[in-house]
Amino acid sequence: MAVTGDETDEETELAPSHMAAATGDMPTYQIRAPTTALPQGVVMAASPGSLHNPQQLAEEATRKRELRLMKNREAAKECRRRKKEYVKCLESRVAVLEVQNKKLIEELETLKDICSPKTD
DNA sequence: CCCAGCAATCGTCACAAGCC
DNA sequence: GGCTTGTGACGATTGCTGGG
Repeated sequence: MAVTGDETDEETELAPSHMAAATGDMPTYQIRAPTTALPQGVVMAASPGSLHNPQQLAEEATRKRELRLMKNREAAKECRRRKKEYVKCLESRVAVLEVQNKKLIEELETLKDICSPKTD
């Protein structure tokens, strides 16, 4: 298996584009980076017009496939990184809301105590 | 020490959606 | 319409852990 160990973190409020359809309340987390730079080792092919024999066509097909696999590999990594970030955001939001909820419940109990008629 | 079970991570494929 | 990109699904791999 190929070994890659480069994971980086960022702090952004993110929501998946089509996952959000389920809840409908989160902003999209799609932040498309401009894809101008090719990964290292990627060599641009000759223009299609310059391909003659089947050998060249096969090589071109292979090169295209490898390029696609490499891009998809990177896209998958990025996708997972964003999803992880999104889940982190949701979890911290849950934590905040739980604290908030607890405080409101306590406040409600206090108010109930104040407002309830004395029975003795 | 070995092994099974588990979670995390990865690469790939298939497909939908958007762009030109 | 073909191409590109994002992402869910799937299988493979790896590292960890508890039990025998």
